[in-house]
Amino acid sequence: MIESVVTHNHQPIIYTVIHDAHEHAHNLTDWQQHYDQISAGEFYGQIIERPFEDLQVFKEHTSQALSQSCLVWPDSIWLGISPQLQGKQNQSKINGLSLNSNDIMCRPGNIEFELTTPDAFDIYGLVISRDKLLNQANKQGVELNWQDILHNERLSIPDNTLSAINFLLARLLNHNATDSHGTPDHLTQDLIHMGLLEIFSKESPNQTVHTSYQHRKSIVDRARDYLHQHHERAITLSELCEACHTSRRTLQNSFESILGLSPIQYLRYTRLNGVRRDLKQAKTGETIGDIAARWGFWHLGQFAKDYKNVFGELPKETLK
Amino acid sequence: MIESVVTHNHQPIIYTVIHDAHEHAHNLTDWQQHYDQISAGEFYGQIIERPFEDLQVFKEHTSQALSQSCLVWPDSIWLGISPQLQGKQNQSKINGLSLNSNDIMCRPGNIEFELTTPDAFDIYGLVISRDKLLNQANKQGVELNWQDILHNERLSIPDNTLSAINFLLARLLNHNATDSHGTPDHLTQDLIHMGLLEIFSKESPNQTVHTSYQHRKSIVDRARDYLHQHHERAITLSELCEACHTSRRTLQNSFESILGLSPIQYLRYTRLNGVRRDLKQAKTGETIGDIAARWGFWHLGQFAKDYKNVFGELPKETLK
DNA sequence: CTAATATTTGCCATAATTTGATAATGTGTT
DNA sequence: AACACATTATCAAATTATGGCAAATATTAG
Repeated sequence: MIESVVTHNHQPIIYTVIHDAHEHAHNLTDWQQHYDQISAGEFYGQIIERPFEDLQVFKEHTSQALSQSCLVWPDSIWLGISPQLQGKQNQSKINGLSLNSNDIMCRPGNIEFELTTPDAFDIYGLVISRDKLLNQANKQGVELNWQDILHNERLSIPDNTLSAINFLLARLLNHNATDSHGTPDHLTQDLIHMGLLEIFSKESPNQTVHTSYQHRKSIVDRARDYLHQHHERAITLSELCEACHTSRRTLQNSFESILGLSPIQYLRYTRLNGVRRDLKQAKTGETIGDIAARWGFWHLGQFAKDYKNVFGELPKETLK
Repeated sequence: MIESVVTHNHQPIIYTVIHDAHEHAHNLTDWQQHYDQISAGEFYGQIIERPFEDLQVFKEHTSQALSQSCLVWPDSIWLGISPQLQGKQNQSKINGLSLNSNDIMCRPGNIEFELTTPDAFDIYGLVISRDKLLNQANKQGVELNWQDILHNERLSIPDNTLSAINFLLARLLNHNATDSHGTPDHLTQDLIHMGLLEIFSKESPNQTVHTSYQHRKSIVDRARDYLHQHHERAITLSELCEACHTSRRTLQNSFESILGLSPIQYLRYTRLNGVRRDLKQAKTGETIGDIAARWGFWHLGQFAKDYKNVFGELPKETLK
């Protein structure tokens, strides 16, 4: 991991690079995050972050598909803007809802939400305190629609607004774009505030929800609860169906539409990630076999093979 | 209200008759109940109850359809046996699940459950402490299937077992059946214990659950929450649909299959029952108009007409 | 109380979803 | 590497949800 803090005459830029999804999840200042890697290949993650007063701006790159659980600090609003949704639409989901190419994501602080992101994913993030945002809105005479913001995770933004915002953020956060670093902080902040207000005044909530969403979401939630409670045991699909009072086929449809994975894939990835977490902080004396068994892996040969396939290294290498 | 306690040389028999569903709900010793009357006509209710040590046996008659919310004391098991389900099957529901003619109802203590009962309904009730039941089962070498008992509200019982139990209970609880009153208590209790064990050894859970049940139940639950939170305001059907993220027709189907009432019927009955409750315990100075308005009734003429139609008396008569 | 208006319900055709059987594929085990 | 077993894909049939419309019912105004 390389971590460099470039200090100019103003706020620092924090730059982190990391090769593990779990560690990467902790590198965003003041966020509580939990990442599970759900595609095969060595992970590479990078964050460029600029903290201001009451305002956080960052760019995040993640090389592998992830299932993220995120929580921002209270009394704030987060916006997530992915510059390359066009190509990868329908692969990113927030709370199980697919994004259209012109959608940005929006969630208030202190409420957990889930993100499913594909491999080779880039996203800009903006977090601002609610009070600050309200102040700015008042000052500029912009009316904010809190109902939209609080109840819709996806906001559709017109093309030109979106590209303007993307340009602004790119200028601010590209590591090589030194030109922006000469700008005084207060001017940069003003620019961002204007951008935010522009977004909120042009936004219209994306309410395209399939009728099946509610039902499928509730099935997946129940299934995940159940799997979580029994993570040390081998759960069969039929058992899970009974626990969720549903049929195999519906369980599968639900998982695929909400998480983009089949139930068993989800189960396997969750467990492999669990093992990896435990391996990273294993006490001396704990064996790989112990830890693997805690997560329901009984056949170490097969396990090691799968583990290496996903994380690019063998369990014993993780254990150091 | 007539209440007579007939004392013999052993346990008393408690006999209550009442003309109001809400009061009736409180007359079962040690139960927490909340009844809403959901059919039109003057209410008449009757309970015959025999309390024993660790065991309660009763018969209940209710003249009007009811939506009941029930809670038995902790560490107990309740059985509900309706002798006339044959004719009225599909009209009685427990937690929104319809009963077949050979089903009895079963719920553990300390867990709230809901009953929908038709007009002119009779039911026998048996409550026994868990420990007592386990003791008896051990003593008789009967194995109890706790999973069935805890997770299934409906147990199917063979015809002959059912009639035997019905006969036993009728003998015990028919007001005129004086012959049983000569039997010493401990013998009666033994008979009941044997009956219970017979039931639990012959029982097979009724797991006929329509696939739509889960979904519809959750819609109805959400809808009721919403209605409960806004009981003082007039809620329109479309508003409720939005709140529940569902369509008009689906909301209606859900209510009809879970509660046996349309959403608006449910709403009206709930409110009329609410007013009646408040009227019964109104402070001096409160007017009918005040109380009615609290429950969303703005047109007193219409309200009085509906109220009389359901409860058989005008609001002012209830107010005393 | 009655008439005018609005809401709700029942019914229907259509669309969407769920289901279960079977075939194909993948996984764990020896 | 090969077997047995479990999972996933495919498809047609069954179930369920939806929305329009007309009839029934309820609300409001006079």
